[in-house]
Amino acid sequence: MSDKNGKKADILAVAKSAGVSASTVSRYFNHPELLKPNTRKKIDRAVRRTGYIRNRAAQTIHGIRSGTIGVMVPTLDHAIFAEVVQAFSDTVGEQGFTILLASHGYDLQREYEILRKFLEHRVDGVVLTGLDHDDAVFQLLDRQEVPTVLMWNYSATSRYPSIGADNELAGRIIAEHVLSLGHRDIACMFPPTLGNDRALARRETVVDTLRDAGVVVPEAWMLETVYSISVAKSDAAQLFDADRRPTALICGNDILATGALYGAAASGLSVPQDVSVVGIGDFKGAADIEPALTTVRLPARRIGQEAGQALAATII
Amino acid sequence: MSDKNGKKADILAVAKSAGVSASTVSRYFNHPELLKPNTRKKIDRAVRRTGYIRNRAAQTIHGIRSGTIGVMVPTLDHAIFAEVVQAFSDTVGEQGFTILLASHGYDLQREYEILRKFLEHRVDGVVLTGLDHDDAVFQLLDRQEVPTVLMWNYSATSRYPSIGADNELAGRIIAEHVLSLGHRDIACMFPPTLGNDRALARRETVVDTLRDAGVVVPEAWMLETVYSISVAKSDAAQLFDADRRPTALICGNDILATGALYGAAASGLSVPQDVSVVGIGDFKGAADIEPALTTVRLPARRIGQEAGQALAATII
DNA sequence: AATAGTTTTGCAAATGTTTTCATAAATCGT
DNA sequence: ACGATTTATGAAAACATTTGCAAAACTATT
Repeated sequence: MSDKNGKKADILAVAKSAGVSASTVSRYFNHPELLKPNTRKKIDRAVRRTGYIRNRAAQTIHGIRSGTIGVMVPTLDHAIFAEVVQAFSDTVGEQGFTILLASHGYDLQREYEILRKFLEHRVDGVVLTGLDHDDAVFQLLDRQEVPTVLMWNYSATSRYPSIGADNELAGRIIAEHVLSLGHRDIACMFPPTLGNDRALARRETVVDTLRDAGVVVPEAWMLETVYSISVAKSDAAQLFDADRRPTALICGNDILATGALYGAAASGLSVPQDVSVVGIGDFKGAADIEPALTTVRLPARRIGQEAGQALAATII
Repeated sequence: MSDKNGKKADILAVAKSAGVSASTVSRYFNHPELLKPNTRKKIDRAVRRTGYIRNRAAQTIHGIRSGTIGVMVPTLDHAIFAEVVQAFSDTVGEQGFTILLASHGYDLQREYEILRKFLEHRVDGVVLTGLDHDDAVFQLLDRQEVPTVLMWNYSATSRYPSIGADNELAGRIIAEHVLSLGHRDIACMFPPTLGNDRALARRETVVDTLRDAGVVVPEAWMLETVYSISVAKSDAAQLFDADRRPTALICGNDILATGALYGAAASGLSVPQDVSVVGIGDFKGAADIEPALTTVRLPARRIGQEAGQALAATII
C-alpha cells in the first residue's frame, strides 16, 4: 500500500509519486479547477497510494485559517451546557470548523489561561459563556483581534456580540407567575453566584420582582445550593420539614427544581397541592417529570446554533 | 503597549525588542535553563511589551507535539457522554493538552471524516467511543500510528486499548437482580442498537441471562425506544396500560428508566409495589429519583479519567 | 596574562505547505 | 504551419518556528 519509505507522506512524496511538482499537488487541494483533468487523476491516485493527509499546521503558518474555534464553557457536567456545545459544534462543523473545547469550572483565572492556549493554536474564533469575564480576557481578545461571541446571555451592551437568553426576563416571568398563583410565602433556591453572572442575574430579578409586589423572602428561605439533584433534594426536604414552610419554591435551574420535587415527595408533600415548585429551565426533560414541573425554558439548542452561525459568519 | 507596528508579534519581533536573536527567544520558551538569568529577564519584558503569543502551528511542523487530542463521542446530548468528556478533558488538560471535540451522531461514515480532520490537525492522540468502528477508521489509525484509546466499553480483545465498563457484566447483573426479586413477567426497553455496540451488548446479555433462567421476553415487551424521557414515558405508559402487563421493566439506560418511572406514575401504578423498574445506569441523579431507581451504575467520570491518563501516558 | 574549559548565544538549515512569477505546453485563428 | 493567446505547470520565496553547529563570551587554572 504505502510507498516503500517508512515516513509519513508529505506533499513532496505525493508529488514524486504522481510525477508532478509540489505546487501542483497543493493546487490539487486548493484550486483543483486549475488542473488538467488528467493531472488531477494522477494526483488522486498518488494521494491514495501514499495515504497522504494534509498538514493543517503547515497551512496555518501562512495565515490561512486554522479551521478551529475555541469554545469555553464553565463545565459540561450541566446537561444544558453540553446541549449548547453540541448544537454549536454541529452548526460550525457544517462549515468545516472543528472545535477546541475547554471548561474552566467557574475559575476566571483559568479562563484566561485557556484562552491563551486557544490563541496559541491560532483559533479562527472564540466563544465564551456568559457576559462577565476577567478584564485580562477582554484585553487579550481586543489585542489579538480574534472574532468572538459571548453566548448564553444576551445583552445589547455587552463588550462583544452576545447571543443568548435574557436572564432578567426569565427571572421576572417566573416570579410573576408564582405571584399570580397567589403565593406570598415564597422561598428561593439558587446555585452559588460567584463567577456565574447568569445565575446572579436571574436571582436578582426574581428577588426584585417579588419585592416590588411586596413579598420579602426571609433570609432562611434564600437557599444557596450547588448544582446537584441530591443536595437540592435534602436542602428542600429540610426547608419543607421546618415549622414554618413556604407555599412556593422558585429554583434557579431545573436540576435544583428536580431535586426540590423529590425533596417535597420525601417530606410527604404533594406538588402542586401542598407546595408549588417552579424552575428557570435548563433541562430538557422538565416537562416530562411527574408531577410536571413549571419552568421558563431556555432555548439551549437555539443559542448554540445562532452563536455558531454568527461566529462562522464573521470569520468567513 | 504593543510595539508600534500594527502586525501581530512573532518571535522575531520579540527578539528585536529584547536585543537578542530569534533562537534565544525560542530557547527562552523551550529550554529556559540554558539562558543567563539576565537575558531571560530581558526577553520576559520583551514578551510582555509585544504581547507575543507562541504559534503552535509553527512548532507542530517540526514534529513537535501539537498538544491536542481528538475526542469523538456519538453525541453530547446524553449527559453521560458529556460527563465522560468533562472528566477526560480535565485529566489531559493538566498535562497541557487541549481537546478537539466532535460528535458523529452514530454515523460511522461521519466518524471517518472527522477522524481525518483530527489527523489533518495532527492530534497527538485520539479517543473513540465504543469498540466497534468502520474498518476504514482502524486502517487510518494503524497507518498514521496515532496513539488511540477506545473508551466506554472494555474488552480484552479490542483492536486498540479499551477503557470502560464491561457492558456484558452490567447486563447480567441487572437481569439476575430482577430474577432474584422473583419476577417472571419481564419487559425490556432499550435504545436503538444500530451503530451502538454498548446498548447491543447490554441487551443481548440481559436477554440471554433471562433465557438461561427460563424466562422468555415476548416480542411485544421488547421495546426499542429512542433516548428521550418523554418518548420513554409514553412507551412505558402504553406498555403498562395493556391488558397483560409485566411486573418488571429493565431499561437500557437511565433516561429510559426515568421516563418509564414517570410512565408508571401516569398509568397509576406505584413503583416498586405494582411494578419494578430498573436501569443500567448512565445518569448521575438516578439514586435521588423518588421513588429511587435501582441501577447498575456506569462510572463515567472514572472512565474519562482513566482514558485520559492512559492516552497521555502513551503520548508522553 | 595566557590557556583550557565551560557556558551562552547566533547563524543557517530545516520543517510542510502556499503563492507569485515565470516558463512551457496547448489551443486558436488564420 | 505560424504566431498570438490562453492554460497548465514548476521553481523559488515566504511563513514562524526549532535545532545542530560553531563562534563568542565568560571562568577557572596555572
